[in-house]
Amino acid sequence: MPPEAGRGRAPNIRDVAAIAGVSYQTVSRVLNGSEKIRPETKQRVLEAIEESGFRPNQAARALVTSRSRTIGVLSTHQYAHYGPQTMVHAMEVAADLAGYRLALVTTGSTPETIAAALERLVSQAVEALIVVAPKVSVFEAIEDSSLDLPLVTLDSSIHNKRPGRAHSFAVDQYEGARMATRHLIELGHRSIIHVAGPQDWIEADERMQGFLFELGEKDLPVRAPILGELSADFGYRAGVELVRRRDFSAVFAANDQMALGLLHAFRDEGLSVPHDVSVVGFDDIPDAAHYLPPLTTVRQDFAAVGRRSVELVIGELDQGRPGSVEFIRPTLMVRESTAPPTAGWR
Amino acid sequence: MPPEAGRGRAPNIRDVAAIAGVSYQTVSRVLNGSEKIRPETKQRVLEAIEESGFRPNQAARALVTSRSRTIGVLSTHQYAHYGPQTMVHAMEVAADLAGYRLALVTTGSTPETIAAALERLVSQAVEALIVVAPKVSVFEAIEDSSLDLPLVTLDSSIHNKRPGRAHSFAVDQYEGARMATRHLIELGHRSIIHVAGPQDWIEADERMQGFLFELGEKDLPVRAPILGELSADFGYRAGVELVRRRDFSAVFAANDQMALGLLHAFRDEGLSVPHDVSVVGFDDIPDAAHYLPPLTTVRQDFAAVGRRSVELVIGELDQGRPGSVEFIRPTLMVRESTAPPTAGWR
DNA sequence: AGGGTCGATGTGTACGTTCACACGACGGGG
DNA sequence: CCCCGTCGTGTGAACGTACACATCGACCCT
Repeated sequence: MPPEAGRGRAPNIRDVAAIAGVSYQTVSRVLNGSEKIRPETKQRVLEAIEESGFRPNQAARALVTSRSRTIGVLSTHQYAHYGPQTMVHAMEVAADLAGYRLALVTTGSTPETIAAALERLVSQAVEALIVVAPKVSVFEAIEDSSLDLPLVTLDSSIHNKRPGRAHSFAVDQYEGARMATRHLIELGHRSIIHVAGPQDWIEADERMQGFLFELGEKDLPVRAPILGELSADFGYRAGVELVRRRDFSAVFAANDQMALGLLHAFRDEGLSVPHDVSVVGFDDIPDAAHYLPPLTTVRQDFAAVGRRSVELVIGELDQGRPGSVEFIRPTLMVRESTAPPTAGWR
Repeated sequence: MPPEAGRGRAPNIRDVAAIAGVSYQTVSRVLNGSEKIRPETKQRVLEAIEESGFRPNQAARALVTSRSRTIGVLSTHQYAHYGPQTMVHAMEVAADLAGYRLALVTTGSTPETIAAALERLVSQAVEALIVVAPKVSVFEAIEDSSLDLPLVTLDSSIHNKRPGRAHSFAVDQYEGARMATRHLIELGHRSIIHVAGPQDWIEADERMQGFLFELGEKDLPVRAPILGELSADFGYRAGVELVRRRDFSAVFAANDQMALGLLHAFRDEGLSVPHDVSVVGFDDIPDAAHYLPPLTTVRQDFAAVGRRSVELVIGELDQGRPGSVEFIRPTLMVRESTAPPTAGWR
């Protein structure tokens, strides 16, 4: 016997009030956890809610409070799915805990699609915006749109500028890249190539900056990074190209997928990893431990980023305080794709 | 000069009407594309909308129409991220085109988390529900919750029952599994093992059924499938275990990640793929082409599933007709992880 | 005993939109 | 020439909730 078997219309606050024998305002107070209410009255109302199968109407609530309790999440549609999905899941859980909802919108990279995505978000009246895997083009679009919302971008930008009141928060990509590079240097590598992600992607740029800094610090020769997509396909093409040059003993890839492509290319070209070449990735997606050879990579805690980004946003929304912004340290996962360089390769 | 520089309050339909010199109802008509309206009036209203920076208030609209124009998407949080994410992206685009929004909710596998996820969905007043990567436990929870919505589950179930009015739609997993199995048989394999996904996951079960059917049809010996998670980690453990038995010449894994783990295990145990063992996966995630060796697998068009699932739902919502339900055929991608069996292995 | 305070509950109104209906003008048919 | 249908537009409600304020009783203090 489903309780909702009343009429065609869903029960509202007044129906509940009638059952409990109170006014609708009292019901409203119970719903919003008001202090000034007698325990027994509250109990009676709660029973009436239960009995009627009442659910607060979000639309009416949003209308009268002019608050949607919705956080917009703008995610760029990319090859790397693990990170974003993990973050979004964590966000959703955290948001729900605080009584918020998520409006997830994915976008391409062109200004038009970004603008369209932004438009979709505003039309849903989001109260804040979290940008996952942000690109500079996204920032530009946001600035153009002149929308004024609490904004958190999930990147660890130190070197990139962003719209005024935006916070950025993430795993420290710069530091992660330095850890990866340092690891290779400590193994004895002197000629290290970076296969980088698209430079309009802020995280990718951070990784490259970290790589370059560490090289500079150790006075090692800097070769121009190869720029491309964060995909295994591109990693493969880059790897084939690299083998022709033979002027390196290690490669630091901007993510694990690229590293996978490199492993593939190196095997195809008859090179052994890590004997002939060392390879380091970034992200530590669950598959990376099973690449051949298992990949040395930089682990980032995506779930923590997702969770805390929502806390940041809600802190600003509910208490006006932005909350503390402290980048999360990544961890280097040393596996079997890195080893000291051998002679014959410089 | 942003047009919204009016007051603290956002412009509403009446403000627009005042500017255009018409009544608010006329504005409403323009917004909803009514026929009975003079072109020049319409033009005037449109200019007023532009000038004021007016945006329709969704909450008010939802309140009065009692339609949220929101489609709930229930996704189980899994290891395999590529498929769901690709589908969700396609859904979002398709939904937007039809003027709908998505409410994405991810859930674990326990009855409690599923119930909680369902609760989140109802509280958002979704008009329909699409279940991504459904498990039987999800169906049970849906039935228990006695919610009455257009329901589409993204699986190709032939052998599983589901709640009354649900439609299911997907790539044909059964057929895909048969294709994979047939491929191995045609190569000459007689002893094939299936490393299956969790059986409460309907897609995984479909794959197993297809595998078993094909074996039965060819009168080949059936070994008990290994059941586990759809992860590389589990694939690895299963692979190590399998090598001890040595009673097979080919393995059909329930997804690509599992296949990756198998490749890893086989290499660790000194077996060569495909020389000693053939391996087939399922999904054709972008990385699969770069496994070592590149993986023979079954490709499914996730984006098409996402797109058409939304069309199905909206068809039912807008026109009352469910739309046609026809499974999408998968494609076998033959790469380098499969070859005829060699002697020494039965 | 009376006034003031506070705690608990009720009444009016507003939020922004759509729906049902009313209204005036215009044209055609008898 | 009048009536009536139709086209274009306007007026009054209603959706379900929260906020501001009003009310009412009880209790305390003097």
